[in-house]
Amino acid sequence: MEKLTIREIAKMAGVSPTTVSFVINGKAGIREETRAKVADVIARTHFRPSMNSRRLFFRKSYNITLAVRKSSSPFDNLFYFEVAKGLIEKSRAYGYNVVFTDLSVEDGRLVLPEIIKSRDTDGIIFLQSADQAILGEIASLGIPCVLVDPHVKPQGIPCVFADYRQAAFTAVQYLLERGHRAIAFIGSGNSPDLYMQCFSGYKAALDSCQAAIPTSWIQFCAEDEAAACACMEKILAQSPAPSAVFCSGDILAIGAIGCAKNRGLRVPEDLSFTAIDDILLSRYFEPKLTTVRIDKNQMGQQAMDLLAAMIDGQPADSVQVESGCIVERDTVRRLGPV
Amino acid sequence: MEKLTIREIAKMAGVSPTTVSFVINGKAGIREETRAKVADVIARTHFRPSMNSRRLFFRKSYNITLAVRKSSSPFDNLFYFEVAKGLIEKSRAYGYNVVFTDLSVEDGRLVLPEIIKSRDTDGIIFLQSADQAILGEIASLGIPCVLVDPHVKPQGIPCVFADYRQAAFTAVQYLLERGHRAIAFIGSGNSPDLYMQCFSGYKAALDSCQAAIPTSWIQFCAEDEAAACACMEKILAQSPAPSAVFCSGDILAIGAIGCAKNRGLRVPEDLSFTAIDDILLSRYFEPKLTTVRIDKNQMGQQAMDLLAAMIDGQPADSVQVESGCIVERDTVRRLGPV
DNA sequence: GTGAAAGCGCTAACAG
DNA sequence: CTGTTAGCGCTTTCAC
Repeated sequence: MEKLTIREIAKMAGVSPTTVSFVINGKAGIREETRAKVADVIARTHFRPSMNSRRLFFRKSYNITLAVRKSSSPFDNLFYFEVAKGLIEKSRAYGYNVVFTDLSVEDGRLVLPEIIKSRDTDGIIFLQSADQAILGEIASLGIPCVLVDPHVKPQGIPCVFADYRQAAFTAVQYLLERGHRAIAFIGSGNSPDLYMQCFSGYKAALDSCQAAIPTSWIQFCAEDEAAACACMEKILAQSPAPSAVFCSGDILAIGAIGCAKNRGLRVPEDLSFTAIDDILLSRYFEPKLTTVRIDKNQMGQQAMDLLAAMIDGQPADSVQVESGCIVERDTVRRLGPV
Repeated sequence: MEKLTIREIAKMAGVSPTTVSFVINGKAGIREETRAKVADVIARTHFRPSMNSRRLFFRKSYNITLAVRKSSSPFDNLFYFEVAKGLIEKSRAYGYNVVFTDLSVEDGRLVLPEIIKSRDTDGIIFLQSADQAILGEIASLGIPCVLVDPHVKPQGIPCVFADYRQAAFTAVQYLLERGHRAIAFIGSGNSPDLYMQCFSGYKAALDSCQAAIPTSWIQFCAEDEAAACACMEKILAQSPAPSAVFCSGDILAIGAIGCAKNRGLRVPEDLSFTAIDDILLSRYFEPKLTTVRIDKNQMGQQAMDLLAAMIDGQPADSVQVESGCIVERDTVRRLGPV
C-alpha cells in the first residue's frame, strides 16, 4: 500500500489537492456532488491528513502539557489522575493531546522539560505547586498556562480553584443540622489562602447559629496526619470537649480520628467528624469518613476550557468549581434536640 | 523579537543554515571553530529547532500513547500512574512525549482515539486490558504496541510481565521461613495465566518442604474483595484450619482478612497472611499487610525500552521484571519450631 | 467551482 | 569544509 496523502486522495477522486483540503476542512465553495465523491474516497480509505504537516503549517503543536511534581505522594497521584481524567475527556473535543511530564531537579533548581523549552506545547497546566521562578520562565516563553488548585495564589495567572469556603461551610452546616453546636476546627496554616477559605466557611456556618467556642478548639498547625493528631490532643486536653470536629482535609481527619481512638473515644458515638476532599482512603478508613467532595474531574475539565480559551487569545479569568456536595458516611452522629 | 529560525541563527553566526543544522545534530565535518561560534549563538538565544518541522521531515510524531480504559477503579488508577511515572522518566531519554488517552465506547464498541487513528503516534502502550479487536485494528494500522501486565496473554504482541510465579514463591517462602506449614491459597481463576503463575509459585515453595494440604485450602474463585471473603469462609468451615493464607492479590487478602476478623480471629496472632502487589491501601489497612511488591515503575520503564526498540525496527521480545521483593509489615506471625 | 503554486522550518543530497 | 536547493504534506492565496 502506498503512502496515503492528500494528493493520492485527489487522484483517486479525480480532483485537485485543494479540493480535497477544502472538503476535509469543511470550507465553502465546493459543489455538493464533488464533495460527496471526495468524502466517499476519504471514508473508504480511512484517510487522515498528516498531523505533522498541519502542525508545521499552523505552527501549533496540538500538545498541552500537564506538569507534575517529581516526588509526590500516592495521594497526590490520585489527585493528579482524577484531574487528568477530566482534562483528557475535554481535550478530545478541542483536538489537543495531553502530554504528561515531570519537573526534574538539577543542582537543586527545578528545570523545565524539553517539551516546554522547545515550545513544543500550546499550553501548560500545573497542579497545586507553582514555583514562582518556573512561572516566570514560562511567561517569558510566552506559553499560556493555568494552575489547578494552587496551594498559594499567584498573581496574574488564571487558576481553577475549588471553593473551599463553600466546602467548609457545607461540612459544618451538616454538623449543625444534626444538632451539633460544639464544633472544633483543625486546619493547616501552611497554605494561608486555603486556611482562610476553610476557616471563613466554618465561621460563617457557626455565626448563623450564634455558637460560642473556646479558642483552644481552633487549631491551625495541622500540616499532616501526625500534626493533626497532635492538634486533636490539644483540643481534648481541656474541657469542655467538642461534640464534633471539622477538619480542612480528609487526611487531617484521619490523623485526628486516630488520636481520638487512642484516647478510647468512639467515632461517631462520642465524637463526630467531617472534612473536605473525599480522597480514596476515606472510603476504606474505619469508620468511613463523612466528607465534602472536591470534584477533581471537573477541575480538570475547567482547566482545559480555560487553557483552550487562552490559547485562542481570549481573555481568561480564574474559575471556581462548585464544592458543596457532601458524601455521607459513618463519622457523624445525629444529636438529640438540645 | 523576531521568530527564531535556523536561518536567523545562521545569519547571526555568519554561516549557512546547513552548518547550523549540522551543529545542532552533531554531524561531523564542521570545523571546531565554526562549531563553537554557532553553538555560542544557539546557547545565547536559547534556540531550539522547531519540533514541528522535524516531525514533518522525519515523518515521526515523537508521541507515544498510553491508553487507559475509561471506567477504571481508583486502584487501577494508582497502578496506571505508577507505570506512567516510569514511562515518563524513560521517555525523556528517548525524546518522546507521553500522551495519555482513553478508549471511549460507542455503541458498545471500543473505539480508538484520534491520535491513533490518524497515526499521530509512534507507538502505543496498553495497560492490563487487551481487547483483541482493538489490537487487530492497531496491527492493521502498523503502529508498534506493547502490553503491560496483561491479564490475558495475547499472541504476537510483546509484553511487560511481572513475575507472579516468583512473587508467589517469595510470599509463601516467607511464611515457610517463619515456621508455617499449613498454608492456604486464595486466587482468582478469572485470569488463568495469572492464576497458573501464582499457583505454581505457591506449589513450588510448598513442594520443597513436602507439606500436605487439604484441597479445601485451595480456593480459586476470588475475583474480588467480597469473593475472597467467601473463599476464606470456605477454608475456615473445615478443620484443620491453616496457620497462614497466601492471597494472589492485596485486595483479596483484605477481603479474606475481613472474613477472619468477622469470625473473631486475630491477625496475625491466629492467622497469618501474605499477598502480592503492595497497593496503596495495604499500608493503611489494619493490620498493615505483608506483601510482595510488584514494581510498576520499573514495568513502565521496561515498556518504554521495549517500545523504543520496536519503533526503531528492532525485534522485540516480552520481558519480565524481577518480582521477589517482600515488604514486611504486620500480618505474619513467627511460629515456634514445629 | 476548481487547479497551480508558494511556503510553514527543517534536513540532506549535491555541488562548489 | 560550507552553501544552494529540493522536498516532507498540508493549507491557502490567486488565477482560471
